[in-house]
Amino acid sequence: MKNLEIAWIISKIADLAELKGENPYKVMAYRNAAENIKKMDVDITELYKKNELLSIPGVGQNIAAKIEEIIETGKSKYYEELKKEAPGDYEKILRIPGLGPSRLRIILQQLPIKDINDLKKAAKAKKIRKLPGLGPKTEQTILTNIKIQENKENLKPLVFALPVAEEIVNSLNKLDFVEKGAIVGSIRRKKEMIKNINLLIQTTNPEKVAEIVKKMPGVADVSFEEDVITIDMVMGIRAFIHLTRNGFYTMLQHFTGSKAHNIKLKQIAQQRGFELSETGLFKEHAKIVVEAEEDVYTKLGLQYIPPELREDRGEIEAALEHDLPELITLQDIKGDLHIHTNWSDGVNSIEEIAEQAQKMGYDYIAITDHSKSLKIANGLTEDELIKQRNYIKKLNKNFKGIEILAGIEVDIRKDGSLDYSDDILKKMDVVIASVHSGFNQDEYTLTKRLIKAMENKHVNIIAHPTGRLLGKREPYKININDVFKKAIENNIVLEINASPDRLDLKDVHCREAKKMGIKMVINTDAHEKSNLYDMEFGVQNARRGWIEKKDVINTKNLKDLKQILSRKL
DNA sequence: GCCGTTTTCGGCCCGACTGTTTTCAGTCG
Repeated sequence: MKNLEIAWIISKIADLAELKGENPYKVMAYRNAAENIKKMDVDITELYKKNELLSIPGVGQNIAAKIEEIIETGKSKYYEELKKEAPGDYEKILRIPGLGPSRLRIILQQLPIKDINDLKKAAKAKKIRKLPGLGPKTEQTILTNIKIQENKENLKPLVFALPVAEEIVNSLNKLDFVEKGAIVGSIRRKKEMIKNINLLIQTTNPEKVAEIVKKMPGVADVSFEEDVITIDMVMGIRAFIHLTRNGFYTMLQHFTGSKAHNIKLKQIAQQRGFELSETGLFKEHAKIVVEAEEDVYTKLGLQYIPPELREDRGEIEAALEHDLPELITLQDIKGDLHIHTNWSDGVNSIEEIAEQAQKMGYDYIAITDHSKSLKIANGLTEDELIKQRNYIKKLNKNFKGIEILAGIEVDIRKDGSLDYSDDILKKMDVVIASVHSGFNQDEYTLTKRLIKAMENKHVNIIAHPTGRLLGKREPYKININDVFKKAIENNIVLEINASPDRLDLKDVHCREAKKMGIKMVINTDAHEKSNLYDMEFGVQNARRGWIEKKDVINTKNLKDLKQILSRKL
């Protein structure tokens, strides 16, 4: 049992306990424990063997006992009992915005609701509005949000699916009857939301692979047909393992997709007298030797197309012209300009963050805590901000090879004004402005609000410009084109927020912004030092948006970066 | 349910907004 799976069960217990109406602090305790387990870098089963489960922060006698049970039996009795009491698809029901645990409990107690469909029917029959504390507005919100959810099917964020996929493929790759294995499909293309995990395994013994898979941790159910193993994972995601005895690289190309990309590629192949299928590349019925995935493209006269671009968004046409972008890579990144510390709602001290950034080989970082009106995040008062700035100036003397910039993530208030005066802002090295309140203002108001903030001459960057949370919150309503125009006009940098929950700007927006000549920055918005590694997700997202090194300001050296941040218009 | 250790019990991020009420509970960030 791996940390992720244990954390997942603990967090499900939290959900179900909340639904049942347990003490909210108990719920919080389970959530907190799950979070801490998730981010541990030691294997939790090792801790268990050493009898050190209590050393995990947030884990006491009770939760430790649950973890023990999960490691020993793969299950938790408490979790199973809670599940029996809850409606079948409680997960979906819990995720409906506007419906928290308290109102949900009222609904479930008073109406015979077993799944989301029942809930929909009850809302449509105007039964919800009759319940105490609920009215027609809430009823309508429920219906609207169910509809939004239905459109998304069962998609999970990349960050959820990727580790599961990696775990399976890594363990299969260790077997001596497995020649090669790779992640394929939408995960390889780094799509932000994933439906299924797809893997490709070249093996001399498919039956034995299926046997091994059945015994893997975290596997709930397995079925095996000729050339594909279907796995239902405990964590509620399905994985397909495509099996082959040979022809790995054409298979790799084929199963990576996307479907639209492959259809067009086959057409190009045909036009050029080839035939391309997953079984191989042929010319006049003779099989062409393919020794790497690149060969599939180059033999057809195309430039190699990186997986992130394979969406039939013009990449094949560009590859025919040998005119693909030189996509940005993680190695191009020289620093991170959006980081929180324990001065506001972050976990680590400035020093701890700086040490981590040094380890990662960065040339610079910016500390950008929250501003005063964001009370929940312990936003900094003017005095605290200036104190922090002075502290950072001093601290820089202790850190060689890296410069710490004193920045701020200043709140854009509901009227578009900023949370600090210009006198304060002008003292900062980096000013990030962003929206954290009033998400349901109308499009006109929200757009105007952002634009007003962008007119402040001290603002460098707009963070997470659309405010979405993947699978949790829709982007707020803004006219993105107006925002783009203002960015050009006022020389404002737009953020590609690398947090795997956000990826904001999203891929297609990145590409539009690039076309308009807007400069971007890839930031992690880290709230603890391990989040600095999220940079990878931001780079992947940027690559899907055809972004190159030259489009991104935190690929610049410190001197050039400072020049950009000084905002000489 | 966890934590701390001047607390083994009493606190646990806190305020705005919304929709329900008719003075406030629930939800969200």
